[in-house]
Amino acid sequence: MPYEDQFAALAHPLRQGILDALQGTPMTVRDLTDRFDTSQPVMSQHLKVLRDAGLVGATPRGASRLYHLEEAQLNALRSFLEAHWRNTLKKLGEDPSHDA
Amino acid sequence: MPYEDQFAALAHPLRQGILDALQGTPMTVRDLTDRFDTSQPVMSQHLKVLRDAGLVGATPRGASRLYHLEEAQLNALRSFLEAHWRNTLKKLGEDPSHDA
DNA sequence: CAAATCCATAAGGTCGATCTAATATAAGAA
DNA sequence: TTCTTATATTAGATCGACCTTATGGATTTG
Repeated sequence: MPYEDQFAALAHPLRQGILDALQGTPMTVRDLTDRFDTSQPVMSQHLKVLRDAGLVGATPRGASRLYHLEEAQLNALRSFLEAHWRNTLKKLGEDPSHDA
Repeated sequence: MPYEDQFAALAHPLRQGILDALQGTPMTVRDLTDRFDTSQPVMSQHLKVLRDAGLVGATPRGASRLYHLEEAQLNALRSFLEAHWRNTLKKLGEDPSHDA
């Protein structure tokens, strides 16, 4: 089933928050750990989930790693949902052009 | 965090399949059980998850219950993702008007 | 080099999701 | 009413997600 890992990755409030925090602003693990007031191992574990889902990437910067969003994957997931639910609403006799 | 239950509901292949199967075609628990070759209790349990997330609804029809998609909730979730990621991609300097 | 910093990962425990098997409830059918 | 069908729900077991603690590897600094 498509995008199962991506949905699972989104199904956790901290991981949603991480994705929000990375909008337009790559951050290190320490930055994120401080911002969300959690432990460093927990942050690394959640970042691994997001990495395995392809939603974020990391770039070494000195002794740190700069985490950033993976636009391609996020956009692919968005497109999938868009097409999927547009089709759904069409079959239900709705007009998907007006947002609810 | 918004839509956490909805994302969790989508993070299971059977539940994704149920939503697909209900597109334009309300079905009974037995219909769905036969189609996905699973047990009836498992199907009812997953339908409960989808009901609690507001993604499906049920209408009594004789001794059965006809399950159907909840367009409003699906559309609300789609709109949330659309707005959220449109903002994300904008901050990343992308043009979200072209689908990937 | 040694020490400190940054991050990943492993081990251990807890809790919740999921499945199976059994039972309860409700609605037709005879 | 009695029997069958359809669905929900419970109890029990298993498995995986998640958190804490501790440790390992890599990089920078002194």
